[in-house]
Amino acid sequence: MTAALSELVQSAAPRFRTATEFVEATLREAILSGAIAPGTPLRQEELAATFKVSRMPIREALRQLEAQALVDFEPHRGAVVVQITLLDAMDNYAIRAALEPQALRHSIPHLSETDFDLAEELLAEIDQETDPGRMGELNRRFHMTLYAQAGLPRLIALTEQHLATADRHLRFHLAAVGDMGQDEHRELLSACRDRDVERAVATLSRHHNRAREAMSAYFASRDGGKA
Amino acid sequence: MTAALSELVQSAAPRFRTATEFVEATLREAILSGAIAPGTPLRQEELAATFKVSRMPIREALRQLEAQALVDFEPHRGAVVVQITLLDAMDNYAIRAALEPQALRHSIPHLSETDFDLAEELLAEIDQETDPGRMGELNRRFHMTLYAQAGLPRLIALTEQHLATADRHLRFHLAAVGDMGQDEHRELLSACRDRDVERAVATLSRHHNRAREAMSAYFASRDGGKA
DNA sequence: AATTGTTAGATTGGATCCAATCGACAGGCA
DNA sequence: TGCCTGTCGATTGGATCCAATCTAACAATT
Repeated sequence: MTAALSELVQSAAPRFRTATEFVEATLREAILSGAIAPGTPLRQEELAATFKVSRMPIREALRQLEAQALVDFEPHRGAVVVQITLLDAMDNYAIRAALEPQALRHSIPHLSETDFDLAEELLAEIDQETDPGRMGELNRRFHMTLYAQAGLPRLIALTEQHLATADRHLRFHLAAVGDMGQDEHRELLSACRDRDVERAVATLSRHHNRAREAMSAYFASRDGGKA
Repeated sequence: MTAALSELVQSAAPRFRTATEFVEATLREAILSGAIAPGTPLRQEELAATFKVSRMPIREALRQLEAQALVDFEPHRGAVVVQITLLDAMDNYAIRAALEPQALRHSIPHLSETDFDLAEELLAEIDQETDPGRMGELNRRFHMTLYAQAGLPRLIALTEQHLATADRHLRFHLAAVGDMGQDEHRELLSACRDRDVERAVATLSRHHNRAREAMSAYFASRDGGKA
């Protein structure tokens, strides 16, 4: 873990106002990207060393991550990167299936040609991309582009947070997810261009359901295979 | 603020494992209940004195509240209790309108007679209650009773969090909200008893829309009256 | 052999201390 | 008069220090 984290620390050091912000953002990125595996205990002293700060900003950052459900805190036993269970995945899908259509409904009327062009471009990039991690990020940006004009900052932030968590789940359990659902992506974008809210929401729901069932099937086969 | 907060501090002191937990829970309760008004700056030294701890647990708690969007943090200027604007209220309604039906859908199949009886009892208590703060809490417990069997802990926690925030908005802007929508509450409960998911969700939506429009109209009249 | 009590080390929770930054106010200058 | 600038008090950000608690290994007893 230290190795992968160190790179992140170096690259993103000097664009934060406080050490706590720096640690929080970098650590979150590391957890979401999988650079730190689920279940890893986060030793404060160790983190302080790799970030080259004292334990205090580490502790504040860990508290924020706890509130975002990215780490578990146990008194006197420290923080651990949250595990990924089937329940977590289903929980996350239920939340996204609620939030994303809502964001989309509010956003569609305010989407501009610029937004559509950006989304189009992201789809093209996804087609060419092979690295799964990078594909996940492009996928996230495509979706968020369509939600971004909702004009409700908290709704958007929550949506982005849970989309990122979904990415993390995928990365760990379906590392070689070949199909991002590009057909559905294109139909979704087309519906948005037509300002057809109902068709867009329906397409998004199909998108979610397909992904959820794939994840569910994966867990079933895995647990069925070993238990 | 200190006066109202001091009572909370006294009453709820010794049932927490760490000081940070104690501060976080108490402070959140104080913000949500309105004991600390929106816009109030939260001086760390002052809070440390009223809680009789050092500044460190205060800071950790404030970070958690920041992640829950209950306080704003500005580097070197400290934490402030978030304001309540029309945008915040609409944002919150959009989130609840997304999350609560989802929670209800998952919960209805698993609700038991005990749950229905509890909900019924809460409705009766609401009828007799006159204190607006207490009414808000009963309302919250009624709704959460119906969502509680969803079996998705994160979805439930998010829902509760935003329901509590909605309560806070109401308390500040519609202090004398006489009508909690008991008719809709009863219809909602009835639909749940019948396991009629679609009717329950439709009723809940009406409930949300009515409340959202009341809040919206309030802001319109207030800002129209003064601006 | 298994279970329980004990003790040492590691690690966290909390307190205290110092440095950096912000805001207000006073005084100089055009 | 109005604006800029520099200093000072207040307050936060971060570091270091101490106390409380947990874990694990080992010893003693049954």
